[in-house]
Amino acid sequence: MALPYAILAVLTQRPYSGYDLAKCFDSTVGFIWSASHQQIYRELTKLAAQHYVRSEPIPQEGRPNKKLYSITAAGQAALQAWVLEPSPAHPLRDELLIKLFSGSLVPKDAIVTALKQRYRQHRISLEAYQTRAQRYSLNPVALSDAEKLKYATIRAGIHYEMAKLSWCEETIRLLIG
Amino acid sequence: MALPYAILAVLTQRPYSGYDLAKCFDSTVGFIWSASHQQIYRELTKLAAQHYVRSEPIPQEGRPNKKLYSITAAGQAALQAWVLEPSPAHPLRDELLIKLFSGSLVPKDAIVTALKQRYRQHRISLEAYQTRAQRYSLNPVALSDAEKLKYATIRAGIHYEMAKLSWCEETIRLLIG
DNA sequence: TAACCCATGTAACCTGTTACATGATTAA
DNA sequence: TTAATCATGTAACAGGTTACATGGGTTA
Repeated sequence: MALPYAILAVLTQRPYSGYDLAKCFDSTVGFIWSASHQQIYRELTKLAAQHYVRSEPIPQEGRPNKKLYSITAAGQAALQAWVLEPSPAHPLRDELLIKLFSGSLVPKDAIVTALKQRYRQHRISLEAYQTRAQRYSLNPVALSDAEKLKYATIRAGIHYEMAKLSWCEETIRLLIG
Repeated sequence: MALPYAILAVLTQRPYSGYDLAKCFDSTVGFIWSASHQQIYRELTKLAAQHYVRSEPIPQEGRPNKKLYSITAAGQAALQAWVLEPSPAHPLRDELLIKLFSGSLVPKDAIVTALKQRYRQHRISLEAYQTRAQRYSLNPVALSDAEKLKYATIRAGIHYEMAKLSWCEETIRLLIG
């Protein structure tokens, strides 16, 4: 239920074509809610049917035409109403936990190796979030409200990755210690 | 891709009917990977078609018959092989973050209220994990390997909920401070 | 009498992933 | 010449959610 609103959120900033949306998604909300270009085209079609977005054909020379999508007043109202709805917390869902649950079936080393590999993945993700946070983190209190909100989304990623990292460390120690 | 293996993991302990699986799922792997009874029946049918589980009809008086499912040797082998596969880290996905991203559309109070509500939800989840952890946490180092693995899955939940809680606190402070 | 438990399922729908398709332009 | 980029999409499938269906037994 969140993807259409993520798209509307991006279109609030300025109009985009589906192609551009798919590309810039990573640099805007994509690190919160990633989506493939197929999903984005599908959602844009649905959003247009609901009159939440409107598309304008942009003819181009030498390359395929664009469809430039912009958010409508109805779309903005829908987005605003959605933002005001409560969002239930998603439970932790991680395949690795089921693997630990059945971990007695395999050598302990294999589990420890999996945890170490996971640790490395989370370090990489953490660094990506930290890079993103740099432009806000010098003096967070001085930020505008809008910037504080954006910064908070990045901080969520940092908290999340750090929690995963410390869990990996702790579990490796518990198993080999 | 994880649900069938979660089911196999539970069936490793003892045979279950679909109904009992659906019920006991919460008390075993359900807190890691919850599933509705419809999903479980569907997966059991698929697992039986793959010969990973076998069902035995149990006639009952006065109430509907059961189908008792047990894991086969092939099922056990498949589970074991799956446990050895690497599991990619799932990125953080949380609707609330998209709402923060578009938070400038609504009064700041609404966002703070949403964060406080979220905080309460995570406190409740944390307490559930902590209750579950009690039987392991007195002296974790003395646990058997199998128990350590189960304990680690609960610790993952505790780390996760605590990260969410401290993010909520921090963000509320950032916004109102 | 109404609601819930036991025990099984079907059907429809939404979201996400993967693969495939087209056809021109540009850079290595 | 090969690959990548621009720009759009279709098709098929897997996984999860919600609603509906049946029908006897138990509890309030």
